[in-house]
Amino acid sequence: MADLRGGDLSRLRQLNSLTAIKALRGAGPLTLSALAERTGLSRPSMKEVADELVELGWVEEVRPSPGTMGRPARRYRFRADSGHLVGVDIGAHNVRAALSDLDGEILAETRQPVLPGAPLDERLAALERAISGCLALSRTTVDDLWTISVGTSGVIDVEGRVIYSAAVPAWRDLDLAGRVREMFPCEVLIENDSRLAALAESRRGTAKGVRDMVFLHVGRRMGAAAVIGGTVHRGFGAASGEIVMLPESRWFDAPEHLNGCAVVPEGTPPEDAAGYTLAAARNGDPVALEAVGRYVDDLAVGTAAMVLILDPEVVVLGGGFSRSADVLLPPLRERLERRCMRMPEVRASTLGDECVVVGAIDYAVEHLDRQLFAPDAGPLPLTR
Amino acid sequence: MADLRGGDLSRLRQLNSLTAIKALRGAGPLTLSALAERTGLSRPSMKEVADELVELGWVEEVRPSPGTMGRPARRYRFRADSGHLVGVDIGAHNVRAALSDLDGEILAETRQPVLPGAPLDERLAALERAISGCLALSRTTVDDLWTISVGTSGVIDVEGRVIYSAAVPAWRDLDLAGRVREMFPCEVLIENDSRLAALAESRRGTAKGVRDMVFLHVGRRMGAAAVIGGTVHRGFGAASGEIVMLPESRWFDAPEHLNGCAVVPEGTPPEDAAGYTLAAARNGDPVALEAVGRYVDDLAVGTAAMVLILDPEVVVLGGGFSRSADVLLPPLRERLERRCMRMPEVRASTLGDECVVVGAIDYAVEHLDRQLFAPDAGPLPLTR
DNA sequence: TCACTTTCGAAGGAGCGCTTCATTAGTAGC
DNA sequence: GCTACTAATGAAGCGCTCCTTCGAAAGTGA
Repeated sequence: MADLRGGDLSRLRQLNSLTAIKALRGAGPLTLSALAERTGLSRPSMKEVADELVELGWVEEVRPSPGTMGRPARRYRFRADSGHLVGVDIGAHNVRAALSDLDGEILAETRQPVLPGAPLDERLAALERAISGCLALSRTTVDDLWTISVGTSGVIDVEGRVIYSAAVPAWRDLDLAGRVREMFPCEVLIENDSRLAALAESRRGTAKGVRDMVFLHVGRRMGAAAVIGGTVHRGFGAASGEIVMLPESRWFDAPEHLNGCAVVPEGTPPEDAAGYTLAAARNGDPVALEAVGRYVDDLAVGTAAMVLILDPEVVVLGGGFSRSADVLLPPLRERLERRCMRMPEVRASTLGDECVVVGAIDYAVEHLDRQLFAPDAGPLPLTR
Repeated sequence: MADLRGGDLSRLRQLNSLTAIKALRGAGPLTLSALAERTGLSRPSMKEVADELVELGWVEEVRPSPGTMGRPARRYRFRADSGHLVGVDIGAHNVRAALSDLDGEILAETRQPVLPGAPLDERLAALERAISGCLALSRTTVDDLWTISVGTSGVIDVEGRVIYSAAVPAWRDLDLAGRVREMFPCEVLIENDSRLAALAESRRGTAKGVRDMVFLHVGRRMGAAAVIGGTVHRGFGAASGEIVMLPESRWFDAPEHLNGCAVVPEGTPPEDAAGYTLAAARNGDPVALEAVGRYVDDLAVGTAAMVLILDPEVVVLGGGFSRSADVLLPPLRERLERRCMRMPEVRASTLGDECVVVGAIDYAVEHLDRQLFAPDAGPLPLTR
């Protein structure tokens, strides 16, 4: 109800420009005629719109494709390279960064290891190195950076301030967005990492195109997120998906079934313990299988709660343990069948470790789209 | 990405017509100048748009308001009476119906009692009587009916077929939408009653304007629904909100704490039992208070699950027991404080028994709006 | 080289919204 | 009852955006 802006003639042109951009982003280079047909505009009008878009730097003409009948047609493509986006994943052991064009196509990736207990400044320094590395790898300058999108665990408010972080307690009350903006003068977005992973899976992962899905982050720490109606759900205070905090969900201690299993060799560091159990279970070890069974019993409770509340089309299993999806999925499906009203599809993540970085980039792309295609957006800006 | 329709000149006119309708629906009668200012159009253009809307029957001119300076201004109003909507609530004991104008303003209401065990045809007959009664009361004919929107318990698929109904098992596999359409030849929508109640509370009830909320239906039967991003969440298979099916939520048997309390007199019919307990608790009876405590203990588990998963701004307590919200809310808040990451506001329903009927009407209004204001909608139709 | 196909570019026309300005229908003051 | 003031009205003229139509152009294939 807020968009009470009556349209000028220029508004119509703007609408048609955006439609053209959408058409070009959806398909590869298109001839003028093809563009006109897709947008429903006449050829002469389309030409005028295209000329304007070229002028503004959003679109560029590519040389005609040879070997076609008739007079060669002008072809246009969206200039995805007229700006760049960076996605960052601040994890406990690594800071990952990736640089992409405006279509979200990844052009460079870097990883900076950090110690889990590293102090704040060290972590931020790793972040700066990771991003700078991406820029260097892709020969991009900071000026071409439009948006940096950061994923980290915890609850982050709308302004990018960390409200709470279980993984990195020292981050509490940190103005993360502000700190990043000091390093790189561009737009900075901060989101919870599980939500970004969920977004990635629903955009280019195993749940591509799915509008209602639940993402489970299973690993040493549990997390969850939901894509609802095609958008990641944040919640009023950005605290959605924290089902792990509910004792009755039995999520919080669930990983202990795997960590404390008898098949784990003495002296194994805690971060590797679960891997032994899952591997043994894959080989049919009955003790490990029983531990996995107890783990999935617990996992299924919180999952069923999400499924019953949201009725998603797909549940995606992601996070560190999802490497052992072959071991986890069958028993999880079996438990869910018993509990759910309508059984969703249960699939394993296909993006693996890159999930959060990729999701961060998808989030930046989505943010850009929202700005461009918002019903009350201004005219198309120059791309510089 | 689906709206790849480039705009014609007529498209612009259509946009402006819709903007004008929105402006008129939001405020009461408006003068031409006021309309022009709100929509951002110039006065002459606005005049042309208004003339067209009058022609089509969407808008009508009302006589100028006297007592103003200067030449009296033409005033226009949205003709909410150019069509009518019906909302129906098929409950266990009653079939309620209400008739409204296109603004959702309720013009007539009826109620038809039915026995909880009544067979299918009897229930449908009551539905027909309830709707006919509304039409008679408001002197409306069937031809003026645009939409009938029906709420009932259970899971209903997109086409209006009942998948599952705990309250009325006989309805299973019934093509409810089809049956209603046979009685009244107009558009028929079917939705789950808890979802409609949630919608009503978020549109005109205690959570008016709230974009993320959770609605709890507490009564002899438990139910829940969520409004997410301003729209009621259905779920992929229309089975969202069924948290009661999860044993660990402790919802299914929760009402037994109230029904089985020692303060309930011998021989009380089961539907009245909880009322005694709640009344006694209000008077400070320690036995009743303890029963209420156990009830709220259980209620809080499923509620906390929803809150942790969705992080709503507001939780609304509705359903039969919400009449005793004064008894239930304080202990519920206290339990949630302990469990939730971010405590939502917890409020009591303000719409009471009318909740579902009103929600059904709101649903019909929303459906109409979606059709009118959809980005790929056709030109404005005649209102007949 | 010629027919054929498809696109290009220019010209003319229609629809929509904007600005401007004299006119009109009320109210307020004397 | 007359005059000044106020605010809306209605008509005229302009500019922009899109449309249709048509001859010309630039390729392919025989």
